[in-house]
Amino acid sequence: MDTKKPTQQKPKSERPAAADAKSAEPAGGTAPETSRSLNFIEQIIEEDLRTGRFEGRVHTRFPPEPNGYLHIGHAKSICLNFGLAARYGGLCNLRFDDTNPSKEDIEYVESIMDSVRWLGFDWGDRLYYASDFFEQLYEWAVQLIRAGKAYVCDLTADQIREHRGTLTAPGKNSPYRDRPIDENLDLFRRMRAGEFPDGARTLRAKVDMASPNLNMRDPVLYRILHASHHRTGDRWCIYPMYDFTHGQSDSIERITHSICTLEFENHRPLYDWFLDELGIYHPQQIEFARLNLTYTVMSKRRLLELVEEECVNGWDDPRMPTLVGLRRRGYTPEAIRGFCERIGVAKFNSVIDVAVLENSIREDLNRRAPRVMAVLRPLKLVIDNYPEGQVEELEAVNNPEDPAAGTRKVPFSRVLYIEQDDFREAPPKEFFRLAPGREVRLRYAYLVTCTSVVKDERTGQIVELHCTYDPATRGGNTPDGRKVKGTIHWVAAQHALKAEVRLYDHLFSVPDPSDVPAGGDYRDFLNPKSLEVLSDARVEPSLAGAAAGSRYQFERQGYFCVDAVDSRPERLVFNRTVSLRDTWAKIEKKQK
RNA sequence: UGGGGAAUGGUGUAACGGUAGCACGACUGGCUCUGGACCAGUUAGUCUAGGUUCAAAUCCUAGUUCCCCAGCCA
Repeated sequence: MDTKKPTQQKPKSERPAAADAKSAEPAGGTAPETSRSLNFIEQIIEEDLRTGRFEGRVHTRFPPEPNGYLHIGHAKSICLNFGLAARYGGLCNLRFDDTNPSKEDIEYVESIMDSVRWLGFDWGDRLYYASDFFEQLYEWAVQLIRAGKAYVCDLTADQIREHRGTLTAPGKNSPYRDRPIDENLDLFRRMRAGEFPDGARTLRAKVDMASPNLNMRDPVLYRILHASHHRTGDRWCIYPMYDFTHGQSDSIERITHSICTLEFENHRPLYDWFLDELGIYHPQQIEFARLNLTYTVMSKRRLLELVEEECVNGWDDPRMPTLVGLRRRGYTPEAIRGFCERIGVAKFNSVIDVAVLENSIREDLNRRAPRVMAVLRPLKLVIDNYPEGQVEELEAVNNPEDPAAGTRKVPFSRVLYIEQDDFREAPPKEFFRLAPGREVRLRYAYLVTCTSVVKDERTGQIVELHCTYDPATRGGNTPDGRKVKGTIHWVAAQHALKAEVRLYDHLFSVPDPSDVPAGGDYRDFLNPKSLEVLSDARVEPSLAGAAAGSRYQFERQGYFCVDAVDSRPERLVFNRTVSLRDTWAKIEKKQK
């Protein structure tokens, strides 16, 4: 792989895995106390439990191919499979479906395991690789040959396609279809022995070239591929197809409910055919609709393209829907699990509004993120009647949602920075922040009134504000009961830390980037403003030494986390995970 | 025009013959030292047409629309 690797990060704020899979797990592991209604998969499982099918076991698995990084769509599958196992006191395996050495890489298996663990799930000692089953699969292929149910075919790929027929027309039998069993056995052995070049022959199942289900038209079982495999090295030069591997792997692992996405529905009859012809244990496959999200793309192919073409900065770019990307962005495993719970599961192809994801992380972080003050676009404010050189330590609440989080001291002095957006020389209707002659509250500090505005003579840009403060309002209180509409955040110029802040927005500027007009490309919809870097931000001094990955609410702005890759003690870098709901922005938009 | 699936407010998802509910969004209002959070409320839905039934999102029939399948990918 020549793609950029995401940095392995281990923010210590992360809980150890599985600890809180509790949300989905009734300790006993028997029937769940169910207040919530059942999704269609749970209904099937409960029916199986009732009828004693599978001896009352529930055993699922998450079976990724290690050919890319996991994304939020995989999270849906992971939460489903591990969640079901937890809910019904069963087990869930992790299995790599690694049957195509040309696309797979150890880099991917490592990141996949890391992401599953990060999400909070534990496969115990049940880590499997389809490649561990290669020998058994080979024997099963031989068994089919002996039973006259498989044959070695010398047709080229093109010829096989021609023989396959079309959606409406039946296929034609391969001229090699009736090759004697002994000859098949010999040829297949020699395929394995490496006597033939790539593509020279295949092993095919003998099913039915006239089947309306194209998967049943003598599908290829084995292809010759002189490629070295990330796990089996050069031991094999023939590799089983996914279709000949997946169902039998589930069978070997004694999976009860084999949950996969909708496009495999057409393959189920083939898997059933293999299992029945081989006479081996038969799991139940259940298909569900994969996740789609607005304003992003979700296919591994496209994500790989974005990385390789450097449309983003690697798999863990905070704009990516990958788990490593979301993690670096500041998303918590809890929020992602909550999201997966909330979107449900069905067989209907749907698109979830990304606002649901954003709501999930806000909900989680609102509960737990400490609040701090940070000024993203600083505007100098001088309090003319405040004693020069004086510094006061004012008390600020760490988290109004969590009294146990306590309070901290924030330094205040004569020269401050406030947000440029919090001042308007000509305030529009309903703007109740600072403006000439107006009074606002500086959060946890004092009420100030704007007395004058200093502008750059050449550009006319506002460079400084002058105010007077009311000493009686220390702490932000109004002893006279006076009401102030606006409260704004600030940092003391002398004490503030300089920081870089990265504001992220949707990667694409349209809800469905896959919906491209003829001749267009989804990349045409990349949002040019998906990343805005603010290099002159100021944050309150309590943030000195903030740990990589730690998350905060910058009051009135959003949730931010310390970037795990680029942040340094002497120069903090923050990623905006998600903004706060911005009612004022909505009002302002409406006014236009 | 073969086969396999699926259709419930703007978006998701429940209801399993008996009051169409929940979440997100949108919109009101309340509260607030975050225009955050929170609280209260409003909006808005059973693909169509027939049929069965006291009663249909649910059962039956016929349509319509959408998705998947012609890799030696998974």
